[in-house]
Amino acid sequence: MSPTLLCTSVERSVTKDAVMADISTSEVSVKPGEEFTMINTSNYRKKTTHHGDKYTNRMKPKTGLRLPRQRENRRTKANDRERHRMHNLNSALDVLRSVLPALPDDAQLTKIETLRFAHNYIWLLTETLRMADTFGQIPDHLQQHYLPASQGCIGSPTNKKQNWDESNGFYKGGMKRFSFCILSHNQQ
DNA sequence: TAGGCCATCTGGTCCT
DNA sequence: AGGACCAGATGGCCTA
Repeated sequence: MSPTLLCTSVERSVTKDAVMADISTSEVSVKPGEEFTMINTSNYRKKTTHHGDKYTNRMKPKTGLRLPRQRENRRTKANDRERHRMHNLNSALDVLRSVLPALPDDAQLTKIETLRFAHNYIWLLTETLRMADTFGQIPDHLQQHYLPASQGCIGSPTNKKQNWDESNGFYKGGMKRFSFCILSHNQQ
């Protein structure tokens, strides 16, 4: 496990209340046909905000053939369940995003980025606890990787992509409101 | 305009 | 039998 320097936020916008709210809304149910409302819409990509009925009935059967009525009903119900399932999955991802270090208001981690970032963030917290346990405090050699808030804040949603290390799931550079660095371990 | 990301549909498989 | 889960296909939106 060889630490490498990464970046994320310590200036987290997640308050204790927000965390509790996330816990209380972790079970989000969306009924089939019901308009889906994202949790934390401020954190959600703008392009998804107009997903009202954008995709509704967009997909046509691959063949022009009409399915038998009973099969069609089964398919419709299965589609509703699948939609509902995916909405719940997205809700869970939103909850996860909300407890991760904050991003610029108009940016949002993709699904894969969210999972990788969460992985590294958990690793950082674990490592921090371990260090504190071992040394009684976070050692200097670790603290030196924590940038002051005034540094490394060059980012924008555009920069976010440029700074993102796809293979490891971390930020290589600073971003707005991103004010400290995460140590990442090699995942292989 | 190409590529990335996403929502949705669909059929297959597994489980209850 | 029906629901959950999964992966492939499809097409729309957005950005570089």
